[in-house]
Amino acid sequence: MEGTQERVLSAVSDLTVGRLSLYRRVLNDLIADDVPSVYSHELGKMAGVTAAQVRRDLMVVGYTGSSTRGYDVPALLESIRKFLDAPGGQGIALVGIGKLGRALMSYFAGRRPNLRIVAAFDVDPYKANRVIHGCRCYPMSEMASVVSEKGIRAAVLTVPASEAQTVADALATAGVTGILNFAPARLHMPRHVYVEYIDVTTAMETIAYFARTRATVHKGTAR
Amino acid sequence: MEGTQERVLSAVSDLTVGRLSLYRRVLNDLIADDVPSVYSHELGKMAGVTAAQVRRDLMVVGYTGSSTRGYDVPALLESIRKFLDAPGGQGIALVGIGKLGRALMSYFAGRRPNLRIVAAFDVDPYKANRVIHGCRCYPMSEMASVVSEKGIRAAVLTVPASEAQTVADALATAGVTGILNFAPARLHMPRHVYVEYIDVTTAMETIAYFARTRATVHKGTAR
DNA sequence: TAGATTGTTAATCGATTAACAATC
DNA sequence: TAGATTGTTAATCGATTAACAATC
Repeated sequence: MEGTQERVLSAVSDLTVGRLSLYRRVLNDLIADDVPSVYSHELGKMAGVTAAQVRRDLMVVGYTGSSTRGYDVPALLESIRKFLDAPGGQGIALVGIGKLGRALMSYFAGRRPNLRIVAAFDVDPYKANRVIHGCRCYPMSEMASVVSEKGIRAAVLTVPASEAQTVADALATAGVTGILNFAPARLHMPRHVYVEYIDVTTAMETIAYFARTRATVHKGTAR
Repeated sequence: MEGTQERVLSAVSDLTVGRLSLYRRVLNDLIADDVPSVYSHELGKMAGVTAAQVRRDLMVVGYTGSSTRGYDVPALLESIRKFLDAPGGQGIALVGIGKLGRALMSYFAGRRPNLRIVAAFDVDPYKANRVIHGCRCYPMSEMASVVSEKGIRAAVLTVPASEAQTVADALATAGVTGILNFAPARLHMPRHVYVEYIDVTTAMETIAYFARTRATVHKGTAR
């Protein structure tokens, strides 16, 4: 359940976009093993998705498979890349340089350009004007100018819940249209801003709940 | 899309459990402000959910509101607590003491007992036998015995994707029935093990995609 | 060809929302 | 009482899956 989403206006569902991202990683593993082509049911098995779902999702990227050989791995990867990635690469901002923020900066350091965190912000002026994991840090006061200069469209929020709405409003004003919110707070945003939530506390409580109830109620009854 | 879920066998949906966790935090804010009661539409507004959804979700915890005063905040909180939390508190294991793992240990240190990370594991023996943020670390070889001794039912996976399946299998064998998987890999688990996924890379790619397409396609057309 | 897979539509499934009698 | 809200059912909505003609 983690990761609840806002309603999508576009014709392409957020779920499809997410699965395309997943397929891409599976396909990258295949290409590393020199696998030339895959069938929808093979790709589906690796991604934990039905074959019909895979075929449906792949239709949106406009790549057509063959009924004899399935999907050509390198060509499909290129189609997904064209569909998902911004042409010149897309920088992402991170707001809130706490422990989680730093962990994310470390994780995404040196990744491909469309997922690079290119600027980080924090209210604490002591954290500004430093470089963490190759990423320049700025005080909150420079957010509007930096976001605008670097053409940043997407941002990750790792601030306390109490700050989330204020920061999100400032980001939207600065031109950000996609937000990944780790703060445990719902954001009220204009319709054109896409918001995705990752709520770790909720996810933890959910697995704890089902771990407990499944273990007692469904012990041995799974079919 | 972040956070894809396994099919749930239980009558209570994972989405409902997740929202109950969210309502609880909203209600805690209300109780801090000495608000005695709320209506479903008020709670819904704060949680980003419709009033009908709130009423439906609250039915499952067995607490009945009043048509004149709505829901009594302390009593409802107690009902949710009874429903969500394990009676004696529930320890959670964490596997993979990397940057993300450490950030999570820090975040959940000193929380209430049902969300406490009580044991951490890593393949690196150098990381074992230490205490990080109040949590004892063990080598992977002791996982089965520690999980069994502490009665751990739920676990968080912050290992590399290549290790995820092996570790998950070991956890399931040790008695874990709920897993929160941060590794970008689908897990094939027996039916009685509940798995929830948080895939940060997929979430980032999704917000990047919609940030780009919304900004161009829907500029000013949102209604 | 025969056989398996693709693209795509129709049927299914499950969750959300609307609606309303009962309640205070 | 009149009016608003609750608990709960029926209608809606959207995503997934099943099915199958077309294809190689």
